Amino acid sequence: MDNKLGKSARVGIRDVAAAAGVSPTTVSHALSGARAINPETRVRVLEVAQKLGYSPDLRARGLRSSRTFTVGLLSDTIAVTPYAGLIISGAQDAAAEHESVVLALDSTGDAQRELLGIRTLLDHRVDGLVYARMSHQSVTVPRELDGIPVVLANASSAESKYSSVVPDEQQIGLDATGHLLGVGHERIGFATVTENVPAAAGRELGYRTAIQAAGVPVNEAWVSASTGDAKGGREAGRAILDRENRPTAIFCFNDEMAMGVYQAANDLGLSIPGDLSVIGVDDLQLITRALVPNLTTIALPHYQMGHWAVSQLFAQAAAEPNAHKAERLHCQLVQRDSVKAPNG
Amino acid sequence: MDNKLGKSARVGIRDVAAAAGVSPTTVSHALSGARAINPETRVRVLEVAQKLGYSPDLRARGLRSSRTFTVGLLSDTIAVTPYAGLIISGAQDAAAEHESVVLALDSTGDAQRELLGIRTLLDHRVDGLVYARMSHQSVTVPRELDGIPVVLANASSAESKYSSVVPDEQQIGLDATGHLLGVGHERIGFATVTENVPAAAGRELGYRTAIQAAGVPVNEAWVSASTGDAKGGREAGRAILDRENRPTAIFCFNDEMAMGVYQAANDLGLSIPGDLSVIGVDDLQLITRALVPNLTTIALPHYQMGHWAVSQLFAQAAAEPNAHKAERLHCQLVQRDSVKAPNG
DNA sequence: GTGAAAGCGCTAACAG
DNA sequence: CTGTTAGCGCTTTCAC
Repeated sequence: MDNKLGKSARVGIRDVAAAAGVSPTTVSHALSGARAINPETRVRVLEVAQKLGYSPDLRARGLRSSRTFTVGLLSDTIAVTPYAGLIISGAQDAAAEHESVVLALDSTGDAQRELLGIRTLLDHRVDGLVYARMSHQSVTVPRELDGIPVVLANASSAESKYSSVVPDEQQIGLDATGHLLGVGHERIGFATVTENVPAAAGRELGYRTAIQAAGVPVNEAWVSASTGDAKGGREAGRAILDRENRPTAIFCFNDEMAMGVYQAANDLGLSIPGDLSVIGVDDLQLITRALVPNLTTIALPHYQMGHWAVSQLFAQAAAEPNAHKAERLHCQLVQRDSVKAPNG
Repeated sequence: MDNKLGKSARVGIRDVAAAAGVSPTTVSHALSGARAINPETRVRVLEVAQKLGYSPDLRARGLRSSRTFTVGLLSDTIAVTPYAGLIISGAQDAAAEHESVVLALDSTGDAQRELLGIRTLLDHRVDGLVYARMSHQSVTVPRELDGIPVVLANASSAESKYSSVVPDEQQIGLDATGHLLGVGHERIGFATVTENVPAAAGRELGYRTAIQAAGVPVNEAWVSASTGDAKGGREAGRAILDRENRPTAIFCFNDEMAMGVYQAANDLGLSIPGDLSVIGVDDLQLITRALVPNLTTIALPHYQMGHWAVSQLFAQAAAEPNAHKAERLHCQLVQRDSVKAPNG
């Protein structure tokens, strides 16, 4: 009524108070539920607020109650893969459950930029921060972050004071290999990466454990390492397949390498899954659904890690801040068409 | 010195003032440069601030000066493709140039969630908002956004009051086809999508224009539409290639379809680029560098669109707010190995 | 050139 | 159950 369109002064808590005939304090509490209010007044206040189009100013609220309803998310390379989006997506959803938002920043792997990002996030007084990596690795958290709650996502740290969430790498190796074993394969290769990262070590351990548990010895000629892309998959695939006594199935470190293995198999005239079963890791839709046959894979829980990390941030704020946890998330097998029982 | 480790009270502008022997006002102006200050005091204040580890509270600053140093970025489906990351990345960098950050939220294409996101962003009093789409489309901006500056990224609107930035779709078609023509192809196919989106219309127009300009008539049997994924590419590719009089090159709507065309060619025993040249659009590294041969493509300027959009937001704030622009960004050809001169 | 006072919009502390 | 007062940390009047 009294507000002009457009540039009119924003309606604040005192406008609502005046219109409802109560004090600003009452409005505040009616809105937040922080203290008991006469149900009738409460309803009236809410109606008035609604009618006036009141929307709270989160900065002002936070300035007083020393919260910003904002959590930071600092990652390397946001840009290249869909992973980043999923971690952020999970983080956003979890933040929303606590009426917060996430301020995502990426360092592009540059220490300089990372420091700048930290400063920015700190200046914005984020309530907590998720320190994330796009591929599972071990990190050391910058000291500048000491003042605020930090949770690690897709990363682990030697320092035990941080909660962290990572994929259960060993379980991936176990389940992938187990799935292959389960449909009848006994000669199973492993195309992995040369880098010494937790993901590679964990998956390989799972692979070896599963095979040995099945009473089949590991043939070292069937394990080959290269780069973690299609080219590497091609190389590793060729190294594994281009011999007399070749495996009937290959567990690949990731979907990109699996794509390379498809190409190597194609070059050798091997058909999938007829002559060779293939299983990947990641569940990159761009690849898994594009390959013919569609790739069976194990999905990495990026969304869940993002979600878990900020949930944990809030949980820690609520409980004792020292209750840090190291979570290993289960990874789901996604069956498609690249695995079947071996021939003959 | 006087600060305990950890939970100590944050050092504020008044602490700096006390330590430097000046008033808070002077500190404020020394830091912001908003008014002339004795150079010596200025230096002293800055040094003290540095020593004490002062960092400004952006909320408080914004509360007073009614800015938040925050811009919103509202998109559909942040999650599935690497595009989102690139748009956000560009937006972040542009925001950083104005000492701001971006609050990215995705609606998952759900109107309900979008409204919620808008409300959230508004409650956080973002200084402006980028309304983005992950694939180029025409949108109508929600009325709830009326109060604040809005710029469209990878989207256009019938309403002319919004600035917008999109890829130059026609130029893509022109350049892709022109490149093929340039190396000697005369029989050029087009694998496109069935959806009626600006991207499809623009690229097709560019394709037809280029071909006609070269004096070659378009053969309608060489234009085939399907879904915009590998499967669709396979279908369109087969439709175009499985005939006597087939083209020697195919321009694909995107890299995923190009991947499908590779598969169709492979099925028909056609080699790339020997028997068939292929060109895509998007420059999805996951695909372009994985395919053998590596895919020549036209890169979509997602990073640049994100950057342009928030730059424009700030530019509009500075100049007259009505200075809206509709920008069409040039898209760069990325030559790899899937195009060569036709045989014979 | 500098400072004192006021206040951004809200909630916490202290009344009643 | 409700209101008054103070103040979050800063920048902006207004004064000198």
